[in-house]
Amino acid sequence: MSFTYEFPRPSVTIDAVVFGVNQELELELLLIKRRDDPFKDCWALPGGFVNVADTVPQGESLEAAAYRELREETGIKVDYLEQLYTFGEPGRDPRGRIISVAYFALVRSKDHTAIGGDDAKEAAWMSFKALPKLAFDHHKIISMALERLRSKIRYQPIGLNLLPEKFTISQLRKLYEAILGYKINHGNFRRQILPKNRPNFIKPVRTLREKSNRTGPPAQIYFFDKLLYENAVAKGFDFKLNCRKISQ
Amino acid sequence: MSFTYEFPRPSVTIDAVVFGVNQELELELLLIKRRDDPFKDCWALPGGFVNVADTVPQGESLEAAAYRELREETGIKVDYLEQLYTFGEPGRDPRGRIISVAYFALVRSKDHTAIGGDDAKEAAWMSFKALPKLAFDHHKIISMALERLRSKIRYQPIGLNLLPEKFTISQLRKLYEAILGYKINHGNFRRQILPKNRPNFIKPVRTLREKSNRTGPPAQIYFFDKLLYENAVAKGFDFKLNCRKISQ
DNA sequence: TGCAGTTAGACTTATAATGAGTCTATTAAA
DNA sequence: TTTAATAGACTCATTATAAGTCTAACTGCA
Repeated sequence: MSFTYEFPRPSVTIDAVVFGVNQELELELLLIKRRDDPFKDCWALPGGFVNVADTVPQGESLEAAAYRELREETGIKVDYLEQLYTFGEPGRDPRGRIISVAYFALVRSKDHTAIGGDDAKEAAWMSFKALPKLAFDHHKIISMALERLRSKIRYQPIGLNLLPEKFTISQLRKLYEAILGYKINHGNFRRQILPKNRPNFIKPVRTLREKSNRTGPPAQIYFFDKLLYENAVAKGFDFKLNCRKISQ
Repeated sequence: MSFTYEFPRPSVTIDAVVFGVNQELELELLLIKRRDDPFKDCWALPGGFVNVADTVPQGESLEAAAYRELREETGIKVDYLEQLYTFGEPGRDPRGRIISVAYFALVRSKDHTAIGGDDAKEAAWMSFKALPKLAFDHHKIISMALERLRSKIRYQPIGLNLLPEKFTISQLRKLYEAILGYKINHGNFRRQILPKNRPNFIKPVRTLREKSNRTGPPAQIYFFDKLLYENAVAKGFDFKLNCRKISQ
């Protein structure tokens, strides 16, 4: 079967930048090892071609393609993918003119086991601090995704979906530090995340304290009351977290 | 001539959302009237197909296509186009599966005369407050562009490129009000835009005051020292403007 | 000419937000 | 028992912000 057009057309692919947070609250990235050329055996972002057609229903949406490719190549299903940017420079793919729409997501890595499949010989969570060389322009895509992630955590409580259901403020802070890449003053962080003048959607678990396996007192355990947060947002509340790099 | 592929491919287009500011400091939008079906004679965003090829040099970049289409359909050349979002829902174009990468820009409308050409029967600056019905999903694209513009003017001094070279603080404020869609306390705006503790890249024109054709005292005239601003940015300065809606 | 209305620019005042710490109690490890 | 680490409650100084007042300078109108 073949498809003929009056004018040349590009292929359109998606790439998925899926950040993970492991149980040590370190940042990871979901990668696959390519089964085929080009860049055979090279690590790359999961992704692939968008299914399209010129007749109704015209194939799948870009977003649907992103979810599908992610599932096929890594076995992972995420709740939410956000469009990041579209990369379409001539020459970015040796196979021909390929335009790629990048999506990104953020999950707990332990909840999502990476299993290679389809065009992926392997799939794995890799430490963000020690990424291998990647195929195509994927390093560029990732650096743009990280930038976006860093700006997003300042005005959306996405960090809260990445911790275990019950967590301490120190854990939350460590997560922020891992994503932002710098240390935060712990008192100021606590003040911003647990303001005293308004109802807070980060609620203490009454009776529980941390099962302490480190120095220091046992910490209060909290949970994220998502419903309360969404109600507040509906009423015009907007989350903001302003913690800059510690100076010293 | 025809082009045959093993798998179906989408067409890729660009759309340009070009905001303009007129001499009354009102927001405008650059639109074209379509020469051909679908949506013949309907107003739409300027845009069109990206030229591609599978052999090197693989055609033009997405950005280049945006500049080219804008020039062909409206005669307008802009300095800077920023990628906004990629719209690829099946069904968004009756001609087939068409994926469109939207770009946006911001210019002084009087410096850019709109002249219809190519696929555009007409091209014109339209008041943003009274937009006509538009083709395809262009209303959706525009509302996303406006949202982006509103968030951008808070941390980038883009407003300053939109005024005449020499301007008063009131004019600058009126521009901000036009884009944000609400009134700003004039004293607070002045304090934020002309801070007293640091060198300022908005500099008074020593001898000049406004040639007053309205009530009130003649206002000091300023100019935007772009070089000084860029130096400050290079040294880590970041512009911020926090003026919320007046309460009263 | 004189008054009314408008506005730039300089202030003020109260409140809130932020950076950078201190201090204490509580724990694990040495 | 001592030492080092850390949660949590504070403090303090500084800066940022919202909202307004006051005055002088102008235009337009009577």
